[in-house]
Amino acid sequence: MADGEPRWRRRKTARPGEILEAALAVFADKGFAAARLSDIAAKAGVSKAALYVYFETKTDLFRAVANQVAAPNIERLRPLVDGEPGRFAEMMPVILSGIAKVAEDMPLGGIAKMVIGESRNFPEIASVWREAVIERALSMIVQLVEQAQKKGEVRAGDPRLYGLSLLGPMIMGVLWTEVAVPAGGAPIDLHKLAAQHAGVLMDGMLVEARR
Amino acid sequence: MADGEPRWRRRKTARPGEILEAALAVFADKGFAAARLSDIAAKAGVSKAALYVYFETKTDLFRAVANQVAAPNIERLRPLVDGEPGRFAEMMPVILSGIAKVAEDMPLGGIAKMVIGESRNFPEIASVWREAVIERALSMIVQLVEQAQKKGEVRAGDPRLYGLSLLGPMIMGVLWTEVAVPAGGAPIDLHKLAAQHAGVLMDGMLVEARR
DNA sequence: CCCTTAAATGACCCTGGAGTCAGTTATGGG
DNA sequence: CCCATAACTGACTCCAGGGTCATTTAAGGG
Repeated sequence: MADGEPRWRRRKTARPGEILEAALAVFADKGFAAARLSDIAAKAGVSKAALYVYFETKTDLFRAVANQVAAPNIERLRPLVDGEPGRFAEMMPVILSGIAKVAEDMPLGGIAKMVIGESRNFPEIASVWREAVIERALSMIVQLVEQAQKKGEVRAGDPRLYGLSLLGPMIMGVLWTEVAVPAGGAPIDLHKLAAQHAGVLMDGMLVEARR
Repeated sequence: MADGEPRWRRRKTARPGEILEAALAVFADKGFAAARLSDIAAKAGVSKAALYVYFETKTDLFRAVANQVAAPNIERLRPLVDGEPGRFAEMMPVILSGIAKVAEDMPLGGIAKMVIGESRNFPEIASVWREAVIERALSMIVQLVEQAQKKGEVRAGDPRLYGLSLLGPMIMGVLWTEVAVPAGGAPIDLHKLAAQHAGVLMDGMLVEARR
């Protein structure tokens, strides 16, 4: 047969990344159990057996995906709080719209869905994500709030709960986009949400200040 | 053999409910694909084959669970907004702590996890939940906000996004309890969250009002 | 008090999909 | 240039678990 192209290439270094990328897409879409290794292989442009050159089992592959995607996620958040902190009221909108930005060019929703959905079946992964991403992001916020409280900018109150007040709507926005929109829900603009929510956090929803 | 007790009883009316209850527990725990029909049967105190007396397939059973649990959920929310609405500032804390209450005696977290995790594999269920629960709850809030805006109590802004600002932290609290706490996270008190978040929504986080 | 009905079961079938392996062929180092 | 290595494949095994069915037996109606 005229072999214009070889049947396949040996690409020891590029392969794992491609497989991980494909696996992330499929796992985020279907969840662990419903994901088929053959789908992942196909999407990575490789045979199913090739997956086993780089990963021991399906479980291993899932772990690798969840872990490798955790690292850059947290790094994306750091610049938002680094540098000498200015006034809290000025940082909040930046942080919130920063989250909206991250969600734009990263399948945050799919990842969240995956981690949430499989948290019971893979407790270790839930742990890693809690420690490596959520807890760290939350503690950044907490730290910021505490500083601001010391400087007398922010009112008294549990900083951790303030953290939830801050992050909750953004996370809900991401989940909404992932879950509700494909099910026929009206899309929402994460940036608008970030902007308006920042306003709420600073001044509340009421027209007349009550204090 | 000495038959002190019959090997089983015929309980046409009680069975379906028991099966649904068991199925809810297992599905909420494991997700659809990872749930074993034999586990559900065991938990319901029945043989696997008996499930097929009442439900056609595993998928049918899942659908039945998701649908049947949707109805009471929404009904729990209605009283919170019914009755002539008072001042918005007084209703918010009631609504938020009402949500905390619902989460207490209903496995809201597990259900949310289940619906979120399987949203892609069962688009119809995601639709049902969006329409029957989320959208309705959200529209109650939206309606409340709009009324309050008309009365001049609440500032201008997209009522839908205000809804996310309201609900987001509570949902995140529920998910935190479901996902992060079993993974070693510090538990949070949903009622305290509700109370403090209500404060944020009304007066903002800042010490000095800025307007 | 049966006797008919159908609720419930245990033992089975069978497919989809995870995992294996002997063989094929790209490719870099000698 | 070519050979040893190992990346890669296709065709396989194997079993967990969804689904079926002949049979058993609880129990309500005549």
